[in-house]
Amino acid sequence: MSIDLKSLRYFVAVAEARSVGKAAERLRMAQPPLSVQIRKLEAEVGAPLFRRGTRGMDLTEAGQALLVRAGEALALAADGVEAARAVAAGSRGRISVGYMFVTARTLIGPGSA
Amino acid sequence: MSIDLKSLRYFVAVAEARSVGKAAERLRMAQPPLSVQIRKLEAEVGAPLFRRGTRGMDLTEAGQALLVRAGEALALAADGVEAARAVAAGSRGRISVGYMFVTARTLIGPGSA
DNA sequence: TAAAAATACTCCATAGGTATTTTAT
DNA sequence: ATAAAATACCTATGGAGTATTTTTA
Repeated sequence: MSIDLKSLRYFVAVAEARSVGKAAERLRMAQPPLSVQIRKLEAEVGAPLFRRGTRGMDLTEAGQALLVRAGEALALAADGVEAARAVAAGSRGRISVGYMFVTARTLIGPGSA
Repeated sequence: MSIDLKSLRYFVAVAEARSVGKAAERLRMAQPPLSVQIRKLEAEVGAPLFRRGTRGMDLTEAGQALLVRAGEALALAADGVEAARAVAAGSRGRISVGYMFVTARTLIGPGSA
């Protein structure tokens, strides 16, 4: 199957925690299933996203490339839901600002080259 | 649970086909499970995304708002994976162009206000 | 009444949990 | 030797299928 946002959330959590165990805690889940999902994502991408060591997980170049886009995709999905809610509630203006912020991150965010 | 890209793919398919049945065909799946997933998405958002009629499905305003961001999120996720692959393969330049294109759609795309 | 979507079930794939082993410093 | 990730195994949630009913134009 194709990629899904849950995988990306897991990936971002591990990248930020630099550790599967710590990320699992944050995500309120056990370490092994998280490890499995990260492995599956790497298999899907076809390249290692982390380097493993006794002190945790270290993003590879490929992982860094994915991290930027993963954050954007997550933000857009969340923003989409919020925009739909806002439109349904009848207030449209406030949402445009949120969306502009996402766009700004796309343009000036880290590693966006 | 939070939203995932599969839901968004289903949503975009139904929005484009203006019909659950037609979208199900395109997605190579049966009509009922797709109908269920769309219902779940609407429950998650908290508002109807479509208006139902005998001639199919019609996007509501809220649905239109979501559609734009859903497309962007899907594009970014796909781009992220491709970028990671490209970086792993050692060719980084070509991907920047693809990412710029996504950004352009964010800025000038339909309904982005 | 004739399209299409929604419901009711059944089944299976897979995500997640626990126990344990492997790896790397 | 030790801390962290990976593997093995089991369970259960929920996604997808078939048959059928409900809706609405």
